[in-house]
Amino acid sequence: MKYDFAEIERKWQKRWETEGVFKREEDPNKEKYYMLEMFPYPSGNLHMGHVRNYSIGDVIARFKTMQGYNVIHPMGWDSFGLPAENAAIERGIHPDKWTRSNIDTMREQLKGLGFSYDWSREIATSSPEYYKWTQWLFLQFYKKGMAYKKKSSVNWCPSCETVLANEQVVNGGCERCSTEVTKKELEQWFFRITEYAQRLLDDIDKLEDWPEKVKIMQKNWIGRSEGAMVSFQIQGFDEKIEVFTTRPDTIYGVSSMVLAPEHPLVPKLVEGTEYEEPVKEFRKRMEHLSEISRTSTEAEKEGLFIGRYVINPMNGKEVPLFIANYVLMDYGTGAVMGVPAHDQRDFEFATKYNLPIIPVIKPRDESIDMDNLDQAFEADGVMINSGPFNGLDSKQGITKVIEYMEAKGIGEGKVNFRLRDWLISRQRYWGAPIPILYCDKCGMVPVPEEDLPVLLPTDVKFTGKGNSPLSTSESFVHTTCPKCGGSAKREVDTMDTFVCSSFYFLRFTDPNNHDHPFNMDKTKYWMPVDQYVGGVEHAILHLLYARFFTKVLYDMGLSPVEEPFSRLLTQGMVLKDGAKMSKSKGNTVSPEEIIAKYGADTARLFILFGAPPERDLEWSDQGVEGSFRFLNRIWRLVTESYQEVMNNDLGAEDTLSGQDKELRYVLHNTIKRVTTDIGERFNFNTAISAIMELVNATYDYLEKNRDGNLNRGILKEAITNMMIMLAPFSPHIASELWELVGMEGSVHDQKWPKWDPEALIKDEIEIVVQVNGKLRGRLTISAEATREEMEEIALGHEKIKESIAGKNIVKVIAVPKKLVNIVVK
RNA sequence: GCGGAUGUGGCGGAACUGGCAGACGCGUACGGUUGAGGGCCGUAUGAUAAUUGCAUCGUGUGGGUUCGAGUCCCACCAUCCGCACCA
Repeated sequence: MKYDFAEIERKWQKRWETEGVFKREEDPNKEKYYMLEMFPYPSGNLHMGHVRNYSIGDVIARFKTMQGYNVIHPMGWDSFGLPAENAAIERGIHPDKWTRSNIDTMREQLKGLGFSYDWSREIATSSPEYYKWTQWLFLQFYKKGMAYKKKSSVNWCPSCETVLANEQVVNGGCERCSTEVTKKELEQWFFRITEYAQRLLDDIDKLEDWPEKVKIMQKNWIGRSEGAMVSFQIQGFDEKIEVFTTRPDTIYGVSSMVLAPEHPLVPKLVEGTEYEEPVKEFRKRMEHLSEISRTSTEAEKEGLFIGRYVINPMNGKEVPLFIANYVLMDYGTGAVMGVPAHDQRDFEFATKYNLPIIPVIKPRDESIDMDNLDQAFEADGVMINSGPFNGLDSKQGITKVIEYMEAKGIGEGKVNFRLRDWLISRQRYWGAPIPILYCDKCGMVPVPEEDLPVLLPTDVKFTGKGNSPLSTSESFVHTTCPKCGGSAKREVDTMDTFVCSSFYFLRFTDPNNHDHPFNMDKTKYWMPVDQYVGGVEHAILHLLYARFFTKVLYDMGLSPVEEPFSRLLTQGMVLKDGAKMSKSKGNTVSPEEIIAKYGADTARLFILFGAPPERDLEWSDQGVEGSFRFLNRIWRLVTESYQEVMNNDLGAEDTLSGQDKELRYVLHNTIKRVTTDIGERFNFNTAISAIMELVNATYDYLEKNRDGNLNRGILKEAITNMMIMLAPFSPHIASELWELVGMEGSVHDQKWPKWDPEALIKDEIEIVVQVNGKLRGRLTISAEATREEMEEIALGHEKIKESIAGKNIVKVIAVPKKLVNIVVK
C-alpha cells in the first residue's frame, strides 16, 4: 500500500473539522493549558516563517492535550495595517475586501497544514466586532487619564505618511519600510506607558521562562537611571533650567550648561541679541540632519555659545550656556550639565571649546594626575574641590548632595526613564478609528460607549497623499455632539495596529462576547498564556505593549493577571543559502509547493527536525526529502507488519528474549527522551531523531526475527507507541496508521505514554577502560558491578594488562556504569 | 564602545550532571534487488596512511584546572544579533 499523503491529509482535515475535534470550553475539572502563537498579518500567503512558528505551537498543543490538559489553541488575524491600504491605492481594491480574501486564503493554508486550532475562536482585529473593543478600551484608558493628546515633536515616516512610536523607529528608519524618519511638530494621541515604567521593569524578573535576551532588551529599552533633578537659575531671567544628572556628586565641576538645539527656551534667550541669527542657523541645520547622523558616536560634538550664563546653585558660579548637537530633547529635560573632568562627552566638548576642566573626584589611590587629564575620570573616588563635601566618598556623595539640595530647595533625587509615552495615532485609514469628537462648544468629547463601534466609512479616497484618509469622508467627519447636540467633528486618525494586538490573547478566551471585551470567569480560567511562540522582532514592540496593556487592564479589574505570557519561545528565522528568505532576494520556498510535493506532515516534520526552535534553520530541499523518506519508512513498517501487530496482546514477561528486551529498552528509552525533549527542553529535533532510532530498531528487530520468533506483544507495544509519539509532529499519517491497524478511537485521544523504568534497567552494560585517560578497551559487565569489581575486571583484561605492563599503577578511578580509568607512570 | 548569542565532519545538527566526540538526518562510495532507471535494502563514511593497530591527531586559537575537558576557569579571534553621545 502506497503512502498517499494528499488523500490522507484531506481525509483527516475534513474529519477534524466536521467533528469539531479542537473545540474547547472551560472545564473546571481539568487543568488548562493556553498555547498561543503570535497571530499573523494576513499578507495573502503563508511563508516558511509562519509554518515554523505554528508547527512549534501545534506540537506543544497536541502534546499537552495528550498529557491530559484542557488546551486552548486559538488563531486569528492581526488584520489592520498599511499593506491593505497600499493595495487600495495601487489596485483600487477596498482594504476590507483585500484583507478578507487574504484571510480566506491563509485560513485554508493553515488548515492544509493540519494545525489543531479551535476555529470557533477566530478573530480579526479589523472586524467591527473586534475593533469595537479596541475603541472601548481606548475610552477606558481615556477615562483613567492613560490616553491623552499633546503637541510634540514626533517621528514621521515620509513614505508611510504617518507618525510612528519610538519603538517603531529602527536605526533611524521606519520599522516597516526603512525609510529615514524625520521629525514633525504635531498634536497626537499617546498612551501613558511611562506611568508603568517601574512596574514593567520590576516584573521582568518574574518572567522566569522568557529568553534572557528579550528581558535584557526590554530592560535597556525602559532604561531606568537614578540621579537628581537640579535647577540652574538663568542670569538676567526669571526662568530656571532644569537638568537631570546621574552624578550629582560632580556638580562642583560643572563648567558649562548645554541645551538641545530645539530646547523651547532657546529662542527667548537669544531674542534681539547678536546670537539670534547664528542660533537660528544652527537650529535649522540640526533640523535637517537626521537623528542618526546627528547623534551617532562618531559625529563630532558641535556646539554654540548663546551668550547667556546660568548659576551653579551649589557654589554660585557663573556657567556659560550652550546649545549642541549631542544633547537630545527626547531624554531627560533636554539639558546637560557639563562636567568635563568626569564625563567623556563633556571632556571632548570642553576641550574643543576651551572650557575649564575642574577635577572634583580623585581616585582613591591617587594614580592619576587630576590636573592634567587626557580623558575624563568616570570612576568613583573621593570628592575634592567640592566645598563642604570634600573628602567624602563619591558614592556617598551622591546621597549627601541630594539631601543638601532637597534641604535648600534647589534640586531633588529623581529616577529617569528612557522609555517615552506610546504614540498611538496614525494618519492612516486601515485601523481602528479613535473614538473622540471635537465639539465647537464642548471641546473634546469621547464617543459614548453605546455608540461604539465608530465604523470606518467606505466613501474614502485612497490617494496615498495628504492627511488622514478619514478626513476625506464628509459623512464620517461631520456628526453631532452627544453632549449638546450641536455640530461636531470626528477625530480622523486611527490607532496604531499594535493597540489591537495588545489584548487579543484576552479576547481569545471569550471571542464572541457582545457585551464585554471578555468575561472575567473565562479570563480567570484561561489566563495567563502558558506558552507563547513568536519571532524576536517583537522583543520590545508587541511584547512590551502587551505587558503594558495587561497591567492597565489588571488595575481596572479587567484582567486577572498582571503578566500575560508565562513562558516565551522566540523561534529563529528560516534561511535559504544563509540568508533570510525574502522575495527581493528571490530565495523563497513556498509552503504550498512543498505541501503539494510531499504533504503537510513532511513539511512540519522537516521544519522541526532541521534545528532546535530558537536557532535559525537552513532550508534544505534534500533534508525535506529525508523527512519524506522517513514517513514512508514508518508507513511501510506499520502497514507491512500490522497483521502481526493486531493479532496479539502483550506477551508474557517471562518469555522475553534478549532481542525482545532490547527492543523494549529502546522503546521506553524513546518514550523518555521524546517526553522530556518536547515537554521540558523544546528540542523537537532530538525528539524526532529518537523516534527515527525507534523505527530503525524495530526494523532491526523484524529482520533479526524473520524466523517467526518475534514477540507480537512487544512489536505491538513498539508500533502503537511509535504512532502516538509521531502524532504531534505529523498528525495525519499518525491518525491514518492508527486507524489502519484497527486501533480504537483516535490517536490524538490517546494518553501520552509513560516510560517503564523497569524496561530501562539493563542486566549487562558496556563500560570503557582507559589508561591515562585514553581508551584502551571495552568490557561488558554486570550493571550492578561495584567499583571494586569493575577495577578487578578491568585490571584482569588482556588488552589492559598489555597497556600497563612494566608501569606503576598510581591510581584507579572507577565510575559505575561508565568507565574505569587506570593512571600509570 | 556596551550587552547578548554562536563557533563541533563535505552539510543540518547530537553529546542533559566533566566520563566512548560526531547520535539522527543529508550527501558520498560500494554492493544487493531491477531488463534499465527510480525506489527500496545492506555496508562504509572526521582526518592521517611503509606499521589498518581499540595507532596518532581532532570540537575557532592559546593557556590552565582535572585521573579525565566540546563541556569548567583565564586570555584572545571570528561571525551574527541588539543597543549606541541616555546626561
